[in-house]
Amino acid sequence: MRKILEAAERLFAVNPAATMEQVAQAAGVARTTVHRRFATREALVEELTGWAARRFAEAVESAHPDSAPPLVALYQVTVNVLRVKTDWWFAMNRTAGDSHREAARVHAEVREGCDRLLRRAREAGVLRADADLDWTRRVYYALIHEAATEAAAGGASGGGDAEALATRVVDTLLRGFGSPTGPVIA
Amino acid sequence: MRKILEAAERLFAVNPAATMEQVAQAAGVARTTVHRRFATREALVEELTGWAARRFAEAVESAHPDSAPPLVALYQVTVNVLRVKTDWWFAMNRTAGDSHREAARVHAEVREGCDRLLRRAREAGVLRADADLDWTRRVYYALIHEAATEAAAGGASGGGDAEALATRVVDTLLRGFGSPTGPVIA
DNA sequence: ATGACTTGCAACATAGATGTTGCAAGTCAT
DNA sequence: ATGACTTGCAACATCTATGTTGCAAGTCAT
Repeated sequence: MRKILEAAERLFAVNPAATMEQVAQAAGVARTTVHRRFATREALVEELTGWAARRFAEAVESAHPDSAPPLVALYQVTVNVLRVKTDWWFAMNRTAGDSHREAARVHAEVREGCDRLLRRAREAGVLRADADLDWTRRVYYALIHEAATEAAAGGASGGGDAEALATRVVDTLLRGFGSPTGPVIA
Repeated sequence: MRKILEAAERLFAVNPAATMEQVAQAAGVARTTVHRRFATREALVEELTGWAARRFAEAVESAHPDSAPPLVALYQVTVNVLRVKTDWWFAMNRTAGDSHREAARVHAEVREGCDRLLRRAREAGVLRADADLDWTRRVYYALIHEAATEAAAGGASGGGDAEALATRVVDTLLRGFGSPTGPVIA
């Protein structure tokens, strides 16, 4: 069953319309077996979004975002999330938010936790006082997604790579790419 | 025909598996009409990716990325792209890169143009000397996508909003969110 | 060896989506 | 008015994906 979920996650990340037959093949089982485990395709999708969301939330929670120093927490959350490699939640989150209440609830909670962390970071002087937290969080999410995509494409083997990527993500979030002495636009 | 493409673009951005019937309804025509214009669903998708790619390339080109001052070009490219609102190309670019040669070629050219612009920006001191151009470009694309998504969700009406969003995108790209006197991680 | 469980396979049924065809009505230019 | 073109509608054909069922083989614990 775990095998099926993992295969589904990989497939759906690339093609949300992947068939049950494709999932079965990727999992190395017969389609009947997939049907036995998940009564319908919808049930598989539901289970998968819930599973992905829980893993994501656990990755975030294990970084202690509410108690660790803001910068440390930011970095650790990023490392943990990159390690989990939940390719799926990002794509699916966009198209099925409303029909998967559990996953939507988990993501909403994670979002609130992220907002709290960013607020703490702002108060601690890690972020600029005028940083728009909503936009900051969206950018943060996008950066993680890009890093995860790059890791998946490069055949990353986890471990050290997740840490280097997380460093890159947090650095980009805090500093951007502009030259310290270069022009600014706003 | 234009009406059909626009409807398809909107629908496929949200659900790549949208049916021809849904496209027809969104376009306000009969499905037969859609089939008369596009022999197959695949033909519609092919046309759409090509159309979106061309519009995107035109938006970029009209900002004169090779001759305008780097910062100005960065900003103008962003404004133009946000104005075009090609929701489609981003999602589809991920799943069908290989089967749409024209679109893939156009995007590859735009990517090269973007790399040239970023290189110029680095040489001009707009970007840090150690900025990784590949990662910079990926982040730039992701920021545009986030801004476009936000505009679409907020029912933006173009014009002034595209400029404010572009300012935000370029500002985020250059400065990030960190406090000038705050800690750094790399 | 036996029973319980799991799995693959083959066959079948159904629904939905795609693609096709023919006809009538509407529009437009001459 | 007439011919050319466009469109919607209804009906049909085909295919694919999903879901279901029954059977045989394999695995495991007793």
